[in-house]
Amino acid sequence: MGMCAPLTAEELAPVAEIKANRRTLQPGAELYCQGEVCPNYFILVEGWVAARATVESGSFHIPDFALPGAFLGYQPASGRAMTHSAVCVTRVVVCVLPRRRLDELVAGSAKLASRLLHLAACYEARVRDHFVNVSGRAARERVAHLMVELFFRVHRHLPSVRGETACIPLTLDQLGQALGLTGVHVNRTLRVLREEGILHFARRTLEIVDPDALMAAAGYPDRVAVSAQDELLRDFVD
Amino acid sequence: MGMCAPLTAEELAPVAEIKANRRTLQPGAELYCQGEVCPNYFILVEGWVAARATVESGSFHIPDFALPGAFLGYQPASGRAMTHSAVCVTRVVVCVLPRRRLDELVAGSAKLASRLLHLAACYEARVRDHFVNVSGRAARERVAHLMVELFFRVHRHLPSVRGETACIPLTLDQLGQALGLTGVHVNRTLRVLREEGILHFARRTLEIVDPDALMAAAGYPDRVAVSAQDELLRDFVD
DNA sequence: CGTACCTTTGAACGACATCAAAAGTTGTGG
DNA sequence: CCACAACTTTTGATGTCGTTCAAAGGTACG
Repeated sequence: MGMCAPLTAEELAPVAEIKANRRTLQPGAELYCQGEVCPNYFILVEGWVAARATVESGSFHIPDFALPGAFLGYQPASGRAMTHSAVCVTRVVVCVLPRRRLDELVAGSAKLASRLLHLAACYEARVRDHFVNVSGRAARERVAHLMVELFFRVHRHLPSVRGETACIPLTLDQLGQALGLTGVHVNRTLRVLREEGILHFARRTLEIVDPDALMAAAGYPDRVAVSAQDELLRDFVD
Repeated sequence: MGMCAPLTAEELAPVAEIKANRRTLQPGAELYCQGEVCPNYFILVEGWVAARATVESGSFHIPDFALPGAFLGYQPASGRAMTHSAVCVTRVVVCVLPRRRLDELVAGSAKLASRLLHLAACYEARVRDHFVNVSGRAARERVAHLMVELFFRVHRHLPSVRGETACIPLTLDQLGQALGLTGVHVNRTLRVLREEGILHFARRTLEIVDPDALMAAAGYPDRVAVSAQDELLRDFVD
């Protein structure tokens, strides 16, 4: 999956060796917790995880979601407190990798280090994209943009057919925390998009009603922008 | 500097070898341009650079600034269009590294790859911090938070003495684009902070008037939060 | 000394937040 | 299979923070 996909069996062997057992967690559980040191990395095998930061005022914020295949827990310096929590959105299965041992492997393997470097670059690009989305677009465009991204990450292609659906197991509050909006306002905005005949989001299922209008609303005004985005979004898949 | 600091002379030799000549640019010039492929990486030697994303509505957004020492231009896949521009804020001197050749070096050197991985993780943490700041704090706190970060990146320590100054060569519009505010509102907010006796920003110079109040306004409510932040901000230095 | 850019301030507007309450949904145990 | 509790969604009314538009002062640089 994700992190391991492009590695050969030979390169993977040492990683497989240090891998501790799998772990299953319930929705709301935390893989690691903001402010605490975490001795492990994780590879997400099943379910969705939210990176959640708590601001001193008490409000939450979600800079990114992780889908199966994602590598979780990398930090600039080991032994330092995590700057955000990793919260399970659904039931989750992860594969646990002791930090010290993986760090050692990475330090000794250009292949492994390059792979992680690529992943880190992808995650940074994704966070930047979210940031620009939240900071530069109005609510309607913002919601549409995130929906397109999540659809892509679920299906690995852009919405193009009327009636396609994607399971997006997030509450309105979680969407709001990712979008810099309140859950209430996300709801109102989704209603607008529904009344415009663009999409339908209910019971954690996104239904695409008018793919072209959705892409336009998401900030991909023409075919050129759409195909450029298709290429770029490939890096956003976990 | 930055990227090269922790590498030994031996590790640096091949990098020094592929390094093309230095380049000097004027304020407003672009190292690379959103939507275009860039065949080079850059190490910033002198001056400030802004990463600038243009949204389809035409507005700008600055997810991050780069100070001397920064490594610029890394992308998930080479040969792909850049997702943002790198715009010179001041007069700038960079050292140019041909992408292909550095990629080759990185693929063959665990040391070099690990170093870039660490840098990528630092930049991602910084972008996340900016994101949370913009998305989770009100204008006053937001402005204070950025001022503390920039002060730290200039001086490598937190503001602690009344009257300390830092040169921050940004216009109100540029600050606004980094903060998700208009330049006009940044101005009003800085006035509030000035009238509260917290800081004074004029002619691109930040003067700290009340360090404790500033740290509190920036979202570091107590000594514990402050010292934790001091540690964390070390990763934000270029 | 003039021109271009940046900062500062005011007035009016609008997008989104907040507060509150009702209706729907999901899961659990009897 | 129903009843209940906890959570989520939906909608309305009201408020506010930040934007927009506009114009007047500063500042820097050729």
